Amino acid sequence: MTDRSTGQEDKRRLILDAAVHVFAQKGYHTSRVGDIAEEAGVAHGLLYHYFRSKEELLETIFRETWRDVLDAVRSVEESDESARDRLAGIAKILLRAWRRDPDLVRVLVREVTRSSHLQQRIDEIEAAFAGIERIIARGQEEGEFRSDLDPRMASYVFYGALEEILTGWVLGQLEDGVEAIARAEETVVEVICGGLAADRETAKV
Amino acid sequence: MTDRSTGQEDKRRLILDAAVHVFAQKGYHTSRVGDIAEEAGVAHGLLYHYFRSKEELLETIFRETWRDVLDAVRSVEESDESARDRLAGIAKILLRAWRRDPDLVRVLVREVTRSSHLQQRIDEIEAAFAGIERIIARGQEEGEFRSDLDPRMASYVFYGALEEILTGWVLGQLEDGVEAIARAEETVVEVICGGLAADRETAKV
Amino acid sequence: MTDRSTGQEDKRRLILDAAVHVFAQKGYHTSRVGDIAEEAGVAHGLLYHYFRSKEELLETIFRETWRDVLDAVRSVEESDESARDRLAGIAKILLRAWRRDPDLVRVLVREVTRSSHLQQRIDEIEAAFAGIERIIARGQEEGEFRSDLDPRMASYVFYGALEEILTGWVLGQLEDGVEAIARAEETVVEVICGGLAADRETAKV
Amino acid sequence: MTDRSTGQEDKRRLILDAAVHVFAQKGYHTSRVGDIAEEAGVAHGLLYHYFRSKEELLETIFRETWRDVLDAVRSVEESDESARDRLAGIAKILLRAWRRDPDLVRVLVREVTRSSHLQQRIDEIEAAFAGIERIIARGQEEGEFRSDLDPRMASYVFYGALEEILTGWVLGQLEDGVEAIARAEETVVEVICGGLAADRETAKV
DNA sequence: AATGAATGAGTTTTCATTCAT
DNA sequence: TATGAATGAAAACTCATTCAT
Repeated sequence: MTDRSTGQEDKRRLILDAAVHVFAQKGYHTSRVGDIAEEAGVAHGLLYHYFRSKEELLETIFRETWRDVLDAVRSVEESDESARDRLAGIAKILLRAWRRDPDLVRVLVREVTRSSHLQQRIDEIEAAFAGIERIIARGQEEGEFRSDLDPRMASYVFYGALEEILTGWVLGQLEDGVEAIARAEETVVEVICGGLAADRETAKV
Repeated sequence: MTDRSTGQEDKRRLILDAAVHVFAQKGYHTSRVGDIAEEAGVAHGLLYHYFRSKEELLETIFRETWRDVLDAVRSVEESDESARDRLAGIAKILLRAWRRDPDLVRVLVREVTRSSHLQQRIDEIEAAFAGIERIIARGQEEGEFRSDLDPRMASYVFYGALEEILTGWVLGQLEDGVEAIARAEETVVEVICGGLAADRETAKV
Repeated sequence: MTDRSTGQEDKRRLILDAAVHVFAQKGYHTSRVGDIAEEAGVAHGLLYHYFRSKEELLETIFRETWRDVLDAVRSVEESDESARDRLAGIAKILLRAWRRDPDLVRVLVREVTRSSHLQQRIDEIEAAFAGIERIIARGQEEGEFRSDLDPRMASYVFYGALEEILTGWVLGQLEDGVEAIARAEETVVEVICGGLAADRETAKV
Repeated sequence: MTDRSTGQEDKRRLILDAAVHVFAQKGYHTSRVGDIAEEAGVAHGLLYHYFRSKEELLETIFRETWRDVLDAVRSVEESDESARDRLAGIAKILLRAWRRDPDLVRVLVREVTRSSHLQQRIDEIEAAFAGIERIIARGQEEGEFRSDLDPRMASYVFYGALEEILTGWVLGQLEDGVEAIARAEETVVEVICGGLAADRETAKV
């Protein structure tokens, strides 16, 4: 994800970072535009110089973040790895974001459903899902994954597992820390890839 | 979940149903008390006769519904089945609720599970998670599930998979319908339970 | 015109009267909604209970007033008088409004053009114009007025004369007072009806 | 009126023309400084290099234009014509200006003549009225016009007739076009001068 | 129990104007 | 001259909640 920590960049970035911070603390609806401006150290009017509205601010955060996620997913997709390693790579990207930028993850997790009631979920999110689905489908074609399961449904299972763990961290319900993150990665990959593995197929019968 | 369809109930029920409907369409924050009253066909003042505030309305919906979910989870837990069948039972309960009352599921998924304003909510959700966790842990103890994975983490994987599929339906991005629901149940159970199965354990090494 | 002075009527009337007063002092754009509420002695929120917006307030003032004017024009139209007396009657109605309710005339005169840039001038105004035009046309048919002039254009000349005199009073440029009002009536009727009189027709050649 | 069409002029002229255009479309209060700058193709900051404020812009338009009107009225006043021809000359000037520069007339009629914020404006408009009044008074002295009517009041009748017709064109409610303009001139002159004519005087009695 | 008029705190947004570059 | 980023006062409007009836 884009580096959001320097604060030396332009005002637009400053405002965006402030918004992430404020939204993370109070939630989108409870945050006031003035809070964001104050956090950014600018007059609130300036905010409207860069963004059309408070809502566009949230949308921009979503879009920019998911663009980065999408890029990461794509580079994983293009790598020369097994399907399992590819999914592991994606799990790593998403779960480690929590360490890198908790506020951002907080906003993303708490407001996902918010952002999507106007937008049918942002295009970028859809594209990332499609990438996961492709990885699974290719794993099936190449015999690594069992092919009797719907790859689209499976991509929801995989992504849902990751998001729920992030949510657990955000809400403070799931143990946090470097070690826990590693364990989360392992669990997700073991469970999902284990369940998807080709030698499972017969087990079903 | 509680029957909400007879129309014979009192005004309180009427208001509660209207709230579910309105929250489902517009989200909690964007819904106005007046909308709910209009939907219920009563004056908005009456709402304050039965509920202390708009928030109490959401809380009530959550509590009444979640109690049903909890009951269902518990009855599954107490049943005399394999761990796999128990998880399948829970998946069935949650996914089929979608058909029965999409609005209610929408509100639960979009508003309640994510947002953290009320600590109490979190506690009750925790109880459901704990039930799932116990089922998994018992599966491990009884040798049905591999025991090298964290059951708590695994319960998040399982619940997250279900919730993401519900979200896909809520947002209209995942194919809907009776057959798709069956496929969803199968996929979740196959993947998660397959990945959790005891014979996976060695595969890891 | 509707009696606006009792203040014992409903709140809606109270707000409308306050709006006339405030708009008359400061002009529509310069008046704040809060001023109107304060003048009416109600919370500003109540204003939005009765009117959709500040603009609707102005529009209502226009519409209600012109409805009254229209009624007056119609009763003149139906009277059994000469065309000249009918026009004199209309002049009397409009010019004496200045004495009866200066604030209302002030608002009407100062904001006419304002009100009409969204609305193509309110329907009621158009109808009143049409009434004047019909009176002139009938005067032509019955031989009282020369028939070589466009009655529509003539109605604009007549109404414009009246409005300009009202404007002169509003802006304080034209001598005011009971006697001046009588003089104004006389001048308008003498000039316009004199110019429209049938024996003028030949004079033109 | 000043030529506003060459496009060779300086930025100041450009801004002034843009302001006339924008004020004509949206009205003074509803026009934003940014709109004017955009229409002129300059940064909005530049506007403050040439004018102290948005209001000064309107004032400048008014003053520059009205000076032309005043000059025209004066040259008519000094001409060696009958009073009737003089009034016809003034009607011609004002009504034909509409064809030459509708936007400018629109602004003059809609914004300037009515609203009273600037006392100075009123004074200058007064001068034009005074010119018309003098023409009428002289017509009375020289026996061309009946002398029993108040020349000041009559000047309002005359000017009001012209302004109302302009307004009718501005609002698109009165038929427009070269021929209609000629008809308007004729109607105004015939009616007003006919009504003012000396041989009317006895008719009154 | 039921209504809906009344309240007023709270918030987003607009936009004229300034000023560093 | 020219730009457009930056400011912040100002205002309309919303809506949860209260309460007289």
